Amino acid sequence: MNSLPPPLLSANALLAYLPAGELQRLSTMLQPVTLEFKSTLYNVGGPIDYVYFPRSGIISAMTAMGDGRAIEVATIGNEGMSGLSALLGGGTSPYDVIVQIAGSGWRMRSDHLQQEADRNGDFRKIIMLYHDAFAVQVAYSVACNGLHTVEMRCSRWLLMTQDRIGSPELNLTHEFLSVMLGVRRATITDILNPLQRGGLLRTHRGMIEILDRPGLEAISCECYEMVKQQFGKLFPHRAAA
Amino acid sequence: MNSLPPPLLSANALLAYLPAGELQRLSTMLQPVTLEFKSTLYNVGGPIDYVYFPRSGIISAMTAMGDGRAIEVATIGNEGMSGLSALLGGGTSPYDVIVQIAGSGWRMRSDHLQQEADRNGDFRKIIMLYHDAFAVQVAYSVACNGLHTVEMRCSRWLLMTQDRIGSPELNLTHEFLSVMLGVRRATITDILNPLQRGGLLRTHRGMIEILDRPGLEAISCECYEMVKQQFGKLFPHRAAA
DNA sequence: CGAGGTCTGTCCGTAATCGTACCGACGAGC
DNA sequence: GCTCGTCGGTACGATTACGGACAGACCTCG
Repeated sequence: MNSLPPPLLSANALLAYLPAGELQRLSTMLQPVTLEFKSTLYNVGGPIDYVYFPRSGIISAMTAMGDGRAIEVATIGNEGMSGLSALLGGGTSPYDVIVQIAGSGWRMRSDHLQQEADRNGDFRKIIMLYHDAFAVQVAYSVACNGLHTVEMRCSRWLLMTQDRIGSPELNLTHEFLSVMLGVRRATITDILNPLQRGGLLRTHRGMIEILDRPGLEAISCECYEMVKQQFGKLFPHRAAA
Repeated sequence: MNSLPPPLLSANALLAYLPAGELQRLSTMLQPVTLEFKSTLYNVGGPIDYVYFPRSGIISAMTAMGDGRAIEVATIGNEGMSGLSALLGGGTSPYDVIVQIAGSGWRMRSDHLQQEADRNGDFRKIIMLYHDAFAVQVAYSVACNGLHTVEMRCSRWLLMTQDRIGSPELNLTHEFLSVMLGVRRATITDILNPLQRGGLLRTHRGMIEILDRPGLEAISCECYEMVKQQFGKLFPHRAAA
């Protein structure tokens, strides 16, 4: 009754995938953390001291331009982890990585991650599989930004976010969404209002509630479904384990 | 006089970075290949049997959408390699990878790559560093597609390509460029003509000659310079080695 | 030399998005 | 209950890029 934390580790999909023994060993290296809104986990080119396995909330990889504009490159929720480059790269982050929706999770020192991965067990394997799914996600971000309308991208972002948050109520402002999508704040308003009139959403000050997921899916581009499928493939025999 | 191939391996920047001894050992596993225009190296989700180290020519990672449209995610020339996921991922490609400009290079079986990387020498290290530079490149593709005009992106693409090709004459059609950038063919014409009138370019049927690099750099976005710098950082002490 | 395919230039109307700006609405805190 | 900072709705012209279509230029090959 007192040892609740270890079982809860399964709230992160990557950790949940691990066999009990491996998870048990890892649990001593996983330190619970709260993910505070707007806190920076890594800067571009900066070191990755810890990797993060979210339980709730959302972490975004962002790329910032010289003129102050920025745009989201990828989203990380409880389906994944941040800081892949600590293991698979040179140990510095290729992105700015920021908490976009507050939550909690676990962190692990990068050197411990290395150690564990060097055992060449399931942990390394799952991280490498996640790497590919992450790469696919980023690839679709490229394509989506290049080929799709803001309305499609916005719908996709809301759906993705709801998947990770759980709740249909997303606490975020138009301003915030506009930064994620790299567009004007007013464009978000222009896009959300028709959706709201159509009954797909309800919005309040600082809040967007998703009412009709299938409707949003119809508006969003295939990128949503493709990326989702990709993460689904990560755990083919999870039920069997 | 007969053993020219091994020294020439240095025509690929990653291989060139390796100490002579390591390169010597690798050379037996590196098989010269020609990169034929439009040949497919990997399909999305497909296996990575070989990784490729180009000497000349250009390989593109592409993402294709269901409606037949596609867009370039990243470019690989003699500064890098294709097939990172063979080592750092699950062994399947997150992208379609296609030869966009014919050339030549070397390929290596993925299992040999694994073997060599498992020695934990410079080879693994340089590949992991390249991984981060590649990730940065992709991140800028996301940002560039989301935030910049086609004119900027087109200029950037031409500069990047010239860097990898060497020659100022690029053999490519408007149609081809339009696919890379994910825009209409006519948009390319609309963009190239003013540049040509401004003396930055000269174009022929199927050919674009770059006349004024600084001029193009001024038009292109910061993404060009940022990604270039990133690759420059890969080899900080190359001269010293 | 001629034919057919490919490549490029151009045009028109339209849709998407931007830049900028202003104002009202909301809500937390005094 | 008022104030002030934040947030959202709206408007306008300007710009970018699209979709679709057509014709001329160029090349290759027979």
